[in-house]
Amino acid sequence: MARPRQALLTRDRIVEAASALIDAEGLDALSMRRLATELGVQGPSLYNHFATKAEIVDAVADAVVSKVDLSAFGRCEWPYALRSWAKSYRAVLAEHPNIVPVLAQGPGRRPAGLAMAEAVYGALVEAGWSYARATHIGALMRYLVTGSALGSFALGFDVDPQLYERYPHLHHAPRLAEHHEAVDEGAFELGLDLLITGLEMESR
Amino acid sequence: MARPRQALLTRDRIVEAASALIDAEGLDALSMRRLATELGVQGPSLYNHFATKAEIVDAVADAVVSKVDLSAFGRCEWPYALRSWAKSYRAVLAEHPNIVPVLAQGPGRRPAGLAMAEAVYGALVEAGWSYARATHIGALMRYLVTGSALGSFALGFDVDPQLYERYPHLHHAPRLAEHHEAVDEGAFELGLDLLITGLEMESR
DNA sequence: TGCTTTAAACTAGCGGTGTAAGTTTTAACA
DNA sequence: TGTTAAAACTTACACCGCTAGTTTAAAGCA
Repeated sequence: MARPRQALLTRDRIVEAASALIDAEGLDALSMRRLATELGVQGPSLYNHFATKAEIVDAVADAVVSKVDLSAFGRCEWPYALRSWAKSYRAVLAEHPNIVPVLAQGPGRRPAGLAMAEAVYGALVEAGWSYARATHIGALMRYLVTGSALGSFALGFDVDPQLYERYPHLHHAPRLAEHHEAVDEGAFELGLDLLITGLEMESR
Repeated sequence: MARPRQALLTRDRIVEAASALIDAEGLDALSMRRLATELGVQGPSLYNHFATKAEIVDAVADAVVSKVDLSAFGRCEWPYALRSWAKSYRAVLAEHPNIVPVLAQGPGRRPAGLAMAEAVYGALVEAGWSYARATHIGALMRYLVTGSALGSFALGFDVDPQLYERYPHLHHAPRLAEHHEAVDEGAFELGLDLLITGLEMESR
């Protein structure tokens, strides 16, 4: 096949297929040939639309971040806005856990990531926090959100029970895996409360 | 060459070389052939000592974690112990940032990782925290430590200045890269203060 | 001591990876 | 209508993790 009458690929179609593949089978399952097959095309054809595989992964990551709700920042007091943004961020990541390792590395040059950083940082600065403090708070929130979505705390423990015989306090670690979503949710909520309450006290 | 009079490889030598390679050039630079070359040997010879590449990476990760100082847990009150452990943990990761993505996925079945989880969790439970609360606190601390060491908040921003023209509050983001260590350190310290102070208030 | 087994290196090779180069046909434009 | 650019293709390179089988020396045992 040479050039078809109707283009088989678009950047959007590629990103959509890559996103679905990552969601379904993980980051490692994404290869150029596999993705191309999924789109009914040969591997190298993808390079007519993206320069590298990393660009595709970045586009997937940005599409995910663009779903985060930033609307609270213009509308509410900073403690509530921060809380509601963080919850939306976490909810979005929970729907696409396999892309989280990419997001955890920072915004890079992805537009949605930069727009989000801009919104958070701007809201904090306008609320009266110093540049340095605003930077630290933004970073801290990112640690909390990506950490609680990254691979999952509980799933990070192996499920083999006899592994824990030598660790008396970890004897029910295997059962963590059954409730891993609740564990991460609980840790996230606890962290959010502690951080925002503490910051509110500091700001008065 | 067949079997040499003196073995060329040992698990320790392999782990040491792999660790150095990861530290110097990153996780992606670690390949079996490259690592073997570094050790003056052919690629597949490594499989006489480790079953898979993942086992080597795991061993490197565990060697790093084993440097974390857990001694405060038996010796001090929980708030001080938690703080001093977290600082040691972060300091160790800061020396080996390229392995952090592996650690961020949890302890798996690595002995040093499990021993650390046991120490933290055990200290919290013995200090009177409920099982659930201890789990959440442990998870939170991991988010904070690995988040502040993972890729680095500031390095996550690209250094091209014109990229930030459209984001008025981020106009000095490129300069963050210059101070990324200070940014992450500051965010980490802020988070540690807020979390431990908040938990202390809750426990009275 | 001599025989057997095992350990630790080797070479060859499989199927997979990202991506570069060059080809062909179509669509879009001057 | 002729030229150019786009979007598919095929081929191929260098590398990847890993397996299989071979060779030789070391270690264990009669």
